[in-house]
Amino acid sequence: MNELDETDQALIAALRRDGRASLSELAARLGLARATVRARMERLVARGEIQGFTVVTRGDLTAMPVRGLMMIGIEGRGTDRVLARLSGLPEVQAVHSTNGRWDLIAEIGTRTLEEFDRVLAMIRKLDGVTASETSLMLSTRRAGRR
Amino acid sequence: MNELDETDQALIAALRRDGRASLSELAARLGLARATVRARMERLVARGEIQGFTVVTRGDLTAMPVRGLMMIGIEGRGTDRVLARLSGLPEVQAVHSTNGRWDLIAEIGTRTLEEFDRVLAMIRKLDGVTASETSLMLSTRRAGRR
DNA sequence: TAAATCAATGATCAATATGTTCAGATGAAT
DNA sequence: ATTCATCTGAACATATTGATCATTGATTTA
Repeated sequence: MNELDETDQALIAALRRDGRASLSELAARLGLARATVRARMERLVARGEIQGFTVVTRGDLTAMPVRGLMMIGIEGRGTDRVLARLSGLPEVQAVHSTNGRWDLIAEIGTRTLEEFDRVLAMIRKLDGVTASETSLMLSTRRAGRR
Repeated sequence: MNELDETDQALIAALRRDGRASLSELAARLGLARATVRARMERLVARGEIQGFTVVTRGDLTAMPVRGLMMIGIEGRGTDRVLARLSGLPEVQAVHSTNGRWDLIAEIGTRTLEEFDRVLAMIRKLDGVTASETSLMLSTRRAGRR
């Protein structure tokens, strides 16, 4: 009842290739009426299948040449506060909460090593942070590589 | 001469939030003339700063509900071989090489915990892998959140 | 300093694309 | 056979685009 049928998949595939394609282009490419594409897209967005549209930049790889993972241990019930604090920092790309030895894992990206160091020092000084361990990422190979 | 100035960054940030925003919308949001936004975008695309536009689907987030980071220690000169092996696994989203206590960090995503476990066991048995430590990611908050 | 260079601006205008509505066609399910 | 949902193609008003241009302000160069 709310599965993605072939048309939806084709539409999403087309949007994956060009998320800014006009309704008319999409309609032509998929062999559908413009009104249909519009209705489909609206439905997909309304249902949450399509979460949004974004830009893919070269900078996604090179703007932040210094990247690292910081494992963070937190005392008591400070996790939420630290998490909120971290996710407010521009250098923090993402924060994962985790189980095991650590409580949070922060992905950090900066333009220079100095900046990276400053961010680390700052996080370590946050109230509630008791331990941390950081791994600098030297190179990365993604699954969907080319 | 080909750095991203503040305006470029603001433009890209706006496009990150809505990659389908019209030139007029963008111009209004950034307080620029439409012609300026158009020129900037064209330039960014031409220079390769903007690689393209895509759609973000729900599936991008939920297809791999079980995610984790596996820190991997490797003996001798086996790093390249292990890296090649890892990046061939469909469950491995990305592999980062690193310094410090570990040699590689693998991002793993699976559909079930059982599958996750199988992947971990398999990686640990790879020739050259001497130690590992895995953190299951329980939740993630990205920087570009809303 | 004066001249030259450059990007941004706001304004046009024609060409496209969009949002909206609708009546008919199609096909599946009851 | 009747419902129900969807797709369609058409129509229309409105919005957005692409293209161009003269003007302005800032920065560089001579």
